[in-house]
Amino acid sequence: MRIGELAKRSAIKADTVRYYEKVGILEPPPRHRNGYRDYGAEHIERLAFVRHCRALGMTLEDIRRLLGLVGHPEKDCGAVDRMIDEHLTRVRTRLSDLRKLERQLEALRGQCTTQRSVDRCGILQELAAAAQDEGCVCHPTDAGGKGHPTAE
Amino acid sequence: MRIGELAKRSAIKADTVRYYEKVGILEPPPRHRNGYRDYGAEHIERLAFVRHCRALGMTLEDIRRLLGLVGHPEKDCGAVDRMIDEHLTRVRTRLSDLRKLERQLEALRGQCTTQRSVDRCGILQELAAAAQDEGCVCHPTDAGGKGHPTAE
DNA sequence: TGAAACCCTGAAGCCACTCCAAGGTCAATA
DNA sequence: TATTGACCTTGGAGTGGCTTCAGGGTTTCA
Repeated sequence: MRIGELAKRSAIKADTVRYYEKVGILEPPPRHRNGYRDYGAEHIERLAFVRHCRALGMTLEDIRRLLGLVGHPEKDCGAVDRMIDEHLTRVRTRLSDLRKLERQLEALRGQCTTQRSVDRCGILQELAAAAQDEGCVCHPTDAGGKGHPTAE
Repeated sequence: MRIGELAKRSAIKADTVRYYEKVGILEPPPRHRNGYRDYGAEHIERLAFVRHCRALGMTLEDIRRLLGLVGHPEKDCGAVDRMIDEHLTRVRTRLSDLRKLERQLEALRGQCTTQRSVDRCGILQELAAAAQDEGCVCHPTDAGGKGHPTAE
């Protein structure tokens, strides 16, 4: 099967498939005489695995390690467990950061409910207040946060 | 004040300050005779504003727009409200995605509680099952999700 | 005088793609 | 047969928000 077909069946874009090959996530397939890549069922399986792990938010590095383990069935799976645990921890940290963020944005949004001119906009005033007052509603003390959370 | 001092006072790295200048977030300051940047209090204020907005998860593009509005106090602040609203929506979407993810990872983690060999690891089995079964615990139907969520 | 600490610029690296240009290949149609 | 259009190839650039680096200049202190 050619790359377009594979892309359709695996729901992964052809560009991304080529990218996965380049970075060592997917084995290079054999080629047709004309140079076109020729994929088989095993590539669909592998891509499903990768897609699945990506959907779980794992990095390609995580996935590379998992794929390495899959190739060595005699090893013990402690590393897999640890990876999932670490990942879960990251997800939970991110969740709590985002929840904080949501509350701060709600508070900020509450500052301005009616249409006003910019110089009397509660939101902008609140945002500008950060310049004078580091302890404002949207900018709690840095203690406890290792950096600036970002939304995406 | 030179860039190092500004960095200390604003809690934004010198590299990042130069980057902000390059991408038009921070006005280029005057220079000393030796070429060193010479910042004043207004730059600290501006950076506090930026830092604050970044902490709220806004993109630099959002911040550029906000800064543009700050310069035109006579305009109405509807655009500000909308920006915050949109941002809040994004944060909430991300939160719900992450909560789903957390549950899926917990389910996955539950598949393997004792040390086993890789070929009997419940987690890897579950992950590999995705190849056969798109409806598995960690890989719900695509309906409702616009793409692959990622953890960070 | 010399070392350390600071500053400058431009470019490359990070992640996980995504898109593009410029060209090759192939099947179907006029 | 010529051409259209869909597909494929490669390498390279772009995304965001920085961070790091190389290779140099300047200042400050001992």
